[in-house]
Amino acid sequence: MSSTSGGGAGDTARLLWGPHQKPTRGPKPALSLERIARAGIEIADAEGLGAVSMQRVAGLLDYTKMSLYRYVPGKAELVALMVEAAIDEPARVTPATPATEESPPAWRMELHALARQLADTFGAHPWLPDATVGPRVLGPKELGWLERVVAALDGTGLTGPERMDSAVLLAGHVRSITEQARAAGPGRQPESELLALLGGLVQEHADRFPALAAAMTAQDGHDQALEFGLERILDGLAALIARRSG
Amino acid sequence: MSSTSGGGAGDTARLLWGPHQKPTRGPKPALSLERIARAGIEIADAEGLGAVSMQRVAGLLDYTKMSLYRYVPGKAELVALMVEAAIDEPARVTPATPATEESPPAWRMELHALARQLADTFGAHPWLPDATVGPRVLGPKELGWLERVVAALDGTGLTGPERMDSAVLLAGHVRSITEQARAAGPGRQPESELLALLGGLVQEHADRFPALAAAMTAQDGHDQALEFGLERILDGLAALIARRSG
DNA sequence: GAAAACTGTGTCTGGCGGACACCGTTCGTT
DNA sequence: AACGAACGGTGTCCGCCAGACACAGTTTTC
Repeated sequence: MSSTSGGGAGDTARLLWGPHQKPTRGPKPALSLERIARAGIEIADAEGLGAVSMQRVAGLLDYTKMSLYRYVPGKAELVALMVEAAIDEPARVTPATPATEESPPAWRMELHALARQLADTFGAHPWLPDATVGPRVLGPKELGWLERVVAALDGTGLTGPERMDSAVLLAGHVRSITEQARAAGPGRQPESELLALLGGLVQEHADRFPALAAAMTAQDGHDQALEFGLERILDGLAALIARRSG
Repeated sequence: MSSTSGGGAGDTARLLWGPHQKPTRGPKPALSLERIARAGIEIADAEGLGAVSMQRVAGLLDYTKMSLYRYVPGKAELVALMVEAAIDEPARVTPATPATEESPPAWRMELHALARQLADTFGAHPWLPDATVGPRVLGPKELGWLERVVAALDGTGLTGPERMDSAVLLAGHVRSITEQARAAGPGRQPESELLALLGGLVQEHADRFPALAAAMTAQDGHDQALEFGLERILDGLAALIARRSG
């Protein structure tokens, strides 16, 4: 949305998906995509994505700004690398749990675990929501998460597009919730203060928002938005699956 | 995430919620918050949020950049005003439709309509997802949408927090979907190209993403992600409501 | 009339992403 | 062994950005 030059989607894809063939001539590169991405993540974790600039990243590595451009076409690609590096490879969860009559079906447990895992990742890197706005090229690890969700829905009777949509639904919810619940950033008020401010506004204009005012009085730090939405989504999927198979 | 000064959440709240008491002395202001916000929206609609700068907005109004600071403490507040101005006041939908045995219950029809309306708004202003990242102060119109959702869930047996969580779940889904589906921006490849690129990557690494590869072959432009997720969420809510009342 | 309050402007600073020319290093080739 | 091409790192430059600050002009109130 900003740069007129730099790299397009193709460049980003090449960077994220390798194969990184190394030239033989010339001096050995002192840096690496891995180190650069890690430096960026370190800054973003500490001060938010807004604090990540070529200068800062280069400075953290004790190099000059322009040297980074030997590795990365532009800032957008650097952020893409950071995102990919910040997402841990999803570990296999509950490989073969026999579904008794009491425990939920396997697909549900798997999806639940995958959603929690994604939420953990987003929680560990609060800038991830900022960095993943808009349509963009997904990296191998991001696609790996998607793969596991789609695979978990194998044998449920859902069509291919439906499984994809389910994954998107799940990821969107996790993203949306962790984005709202992220801790206070640098120079930001903590979330509680914001919440109090909003609550005050609602009470002040209770005539315009009667339902909201009523709903917020009963609020005592439930903090269950992630689980609530997750269970609703899984219930909805279960309903569809039941309709399909029966 | 960027500015060290400017206005905090309190300033933003004051700007969004009035009361805008006007001083009597001095020259009449030539501009207004309304005009400034509209100018910003015009630029953002045409070229994306990244093209919105104080210079551009002021230039569009034939004023200098610094004059805007007489009205707005900083850019963050300007964006907040843009968001608030871009969200149309939700019109009352289906005020009293008697729920027959065939048509869904009133709350479901209302939530469905509210979600569609939100999706329309996001579709009309593709930069809204960018502008609404992170915890922030909601404006009256945003809160109005929330109010309608919570009000629609009156009498369903859901608790206050649960109704709030439902609204957040709904809004998050709409946001997530329209963000991915937004049309090509300036200098961006159209979405289809991105999709083709991703599809190519998946096929190329089909060994690592077997389920994805299988799911994507059956893909024939379904474009139903919004409706799919919406129905799943509503089904999930229906299940919870049924459990509560029965 | 005079002072106070307010609006709009010009100038300046620090930081940003990025283009480009340049240097020294290193290796494949002859 | 020598050379030239390829390559990594750097310094300098540009345009743009958000914002601070002092100042001039205008309007109201006392």
